Amino acid sequence: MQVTRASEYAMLGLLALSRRPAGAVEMVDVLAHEEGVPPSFLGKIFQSLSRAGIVRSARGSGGGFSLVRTPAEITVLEVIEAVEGPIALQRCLETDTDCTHREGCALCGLFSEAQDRVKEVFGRTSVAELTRRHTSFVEHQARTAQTGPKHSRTATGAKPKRSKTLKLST
Amino acid sequence: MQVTRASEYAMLGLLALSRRPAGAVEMVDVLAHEEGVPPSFLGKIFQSLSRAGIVRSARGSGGGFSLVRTPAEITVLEVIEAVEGPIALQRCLETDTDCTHREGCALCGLFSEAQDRVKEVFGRTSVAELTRRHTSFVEHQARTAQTGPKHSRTATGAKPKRSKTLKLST
DNA sequence: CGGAACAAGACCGGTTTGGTCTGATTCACC
DNA sequence: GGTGAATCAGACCAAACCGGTCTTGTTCCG
Repeated sequence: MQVTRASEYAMLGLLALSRRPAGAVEMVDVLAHEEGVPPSFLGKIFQSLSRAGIVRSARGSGGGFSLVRTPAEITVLEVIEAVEGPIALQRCLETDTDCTHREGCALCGLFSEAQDRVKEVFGRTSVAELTRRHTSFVEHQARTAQTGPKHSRTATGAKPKRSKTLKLST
Repeated sequence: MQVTRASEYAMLGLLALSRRPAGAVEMVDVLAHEEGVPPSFLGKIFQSLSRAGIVRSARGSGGGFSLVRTPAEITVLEVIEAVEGPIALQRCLETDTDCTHREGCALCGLFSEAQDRVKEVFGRTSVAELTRRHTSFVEHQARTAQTGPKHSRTATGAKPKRSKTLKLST
């Protein structure tokens, strides 16, 4: 009952890409650093997005990823489904009807309703819409740093998170 | 992004229990067979429900499980949370704020909305409500068998399912 | 043409899921 | 009351999935 981290990272990566001029190519390491997610992992995730036709990849030096469509034309639902496969709250609700209970089962109906709700929410929200009210990870960090560490929780909370990503020495 | 099988089985078990007179004690094997779920597994699941105060357990011969409240007073949401723990579509939304993105993150808001939707659906549905439109597993089987195998899909589909539960010889 | 830069995807450890099996506990019956 | 069958309780286990890294193979630049 969780949206996987992969989907979350995918969204963050797309958000970072959306901040650039339309069709701009950016390499995955930069995007990853901008949103504070593991670079290699984001790379793998973007492969799925590439296969789904949401982004285009360019190899070789000077390469990277770019948006195929405009942010307004990309829906959160399709990003999640590109990464995790079709949303199915239950086996009953997957493509082939592999349900033990069939017609008489009240649960399938209920789960179906809940599933429709979540799909509705994700389906009507576009990446563009999120961009409007999203502050990138680094931006947020810089802002809280210069505003002065009023809430020590926020300031101290940010540091250990980054270290996890940056892989401390060894 | 799935409701676990444990929650599904829990609901089915409660549905079976609801079919009996209020407060009746029934043993887990009977309930399990009635809905076609693995008996031992259902036993384990009902322990959680017991700890959550949804059912009461009685040990020893003549023992079993019984409902503490009426089916109308038990909500699907609370059953799921008893089995899986609090519903949280994302880490951000768990009790302690372990979110990498904090205030500036647009995703948290979106996920929160989706989560509220699904909680609303599960929260307003009671076990009693489901009982009304639910046919038990064995009932359904008997019905499709005597009505005649018109849709061969349904008829043939049902058989292999049961064998899985009944554990064929060996 | 050599090599740096990059995506692609094989790989891997840890956690969760789904489930079984033994054993502790209770009650019925003698 | 003692004995034993019946029943829950919880330890245990295999397989799948999640989150992430590392090597490998392409591609492009100089």
